[in-house]
Amino acid sequence: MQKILVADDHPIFRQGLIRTIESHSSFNIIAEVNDGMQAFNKIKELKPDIAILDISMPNLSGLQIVKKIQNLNLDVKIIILTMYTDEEFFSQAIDLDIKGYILKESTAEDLIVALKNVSNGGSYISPSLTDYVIKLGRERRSFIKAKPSLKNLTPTERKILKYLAENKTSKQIGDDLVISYKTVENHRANIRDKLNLKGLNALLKFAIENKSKL
Amino acid sequence: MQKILVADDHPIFRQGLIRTIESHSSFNIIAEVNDGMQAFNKIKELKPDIAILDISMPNLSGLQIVKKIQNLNLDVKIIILTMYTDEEFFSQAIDLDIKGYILKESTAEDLIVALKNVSNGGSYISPSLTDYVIKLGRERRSFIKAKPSLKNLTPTERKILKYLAENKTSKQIGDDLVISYKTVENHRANIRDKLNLKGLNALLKFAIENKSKL
DNA sequence: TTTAAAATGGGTACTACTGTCTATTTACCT
DNA sequence: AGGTAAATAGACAGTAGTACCCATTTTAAA
Repeated sequence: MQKILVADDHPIFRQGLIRTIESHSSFNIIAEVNDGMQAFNKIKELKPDIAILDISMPNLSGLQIVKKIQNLNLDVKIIILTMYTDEEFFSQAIDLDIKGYILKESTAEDLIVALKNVSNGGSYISPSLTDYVIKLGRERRSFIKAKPSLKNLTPTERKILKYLAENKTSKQIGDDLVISYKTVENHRANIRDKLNLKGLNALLKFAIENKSKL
Repeated sequence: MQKILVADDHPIFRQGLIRTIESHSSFNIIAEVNDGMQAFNKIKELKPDIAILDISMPNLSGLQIVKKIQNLNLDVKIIILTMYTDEEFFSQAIDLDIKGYILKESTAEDLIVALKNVSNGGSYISPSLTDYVIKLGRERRSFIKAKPSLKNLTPTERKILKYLAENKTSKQIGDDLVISYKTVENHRANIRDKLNLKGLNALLKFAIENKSKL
């Protein structure tokens, strides 16, 4: 009988998780929470065998929880749940040595398979993500340097990106931050270098598409 | 005893809906489907009192289903379910005279309230959307002309927008469509006019942010 | 404390988009 | 048959971002 904790800030979806999991007698839900901080506290307190964590939650994201858990050396198997097929999050999660990564579009059966695999010491990744798995493996094997990623950016560069996502001009950003527009354009150039973005407006496109992560 | 049909292509979320609804004895789920076409067929066949429809589903979107149902004059009350607080969809749904519009972030209680209101001939809209409600009311009252909307665009203009969302230049688009880059820029200007977009890259920003609707 | 990274400011040439015009050819509706 | 909307093509001036360079100062790390 595996003890399960479920953390997701969407109440109805959480009901779906519970209904799906409780229909199998080998799993017992010992806690359900709707925010990251609660999730972390309950995991410390109740020590579930498996924690199912949504990535985007108030207060503490699923991935941040994983980091904190691992710092404490708690023996909890983690299954990450997410809405979108986002390579960046996936790659970060894999680095954190999570046991499962499943999409919210998954079927009830997929979820149960994931739980069974993980409770038996295995792992499970949603089939739609296999492309990323293969890609990651290839990149690591061939010692390709860290793929361009947001985490290589400096704080100032992130700040600039946020402004860019609002389609502000370099001049406007410079005025807002009380620095020269030239400095802003230098930051833009550095960001483009780091993210390997070439050509007109590629940076703006990136900023808009990734603003939720900034 | 109200007969309910549930249509959502996310199996686990659907389980959540079912669990929530079935915990109240006044509602009976007579069908659950995971795609738009099935939803439409089942509604015709089973004539539920209330249909809960996800907006984004394969084959037929929630809003398209509503249109088809109304063409057949079927007496089914519609509750629209959606992931995001998207003014465009919301406004379209209101125009279609749906009875409820609730967000997937809603609590189980909200869903039940919505179902009760609608089954009693009332309506329900998620509290987070009240801003839109007020805005819509104001716009309609003051006879402001149709708000800038995607549906005012011609087919060619939509096609151009799709290319723009990929950050292609006017020249590249012209080459792809075998027309002059000048024509493309004219289309851009017309789109900007229709959507009331001013200033550099405002159009690109719009295209990227709305590409899922094109 | 020396070194490296980050932030600051600048120069120049080039390219793409914007705003504001005009104009012609299709295609569809009444 | 005549009118309207759409698609096509262009001129021209102005603005902003990109792709190269460069240098100085501030801050954090070794």
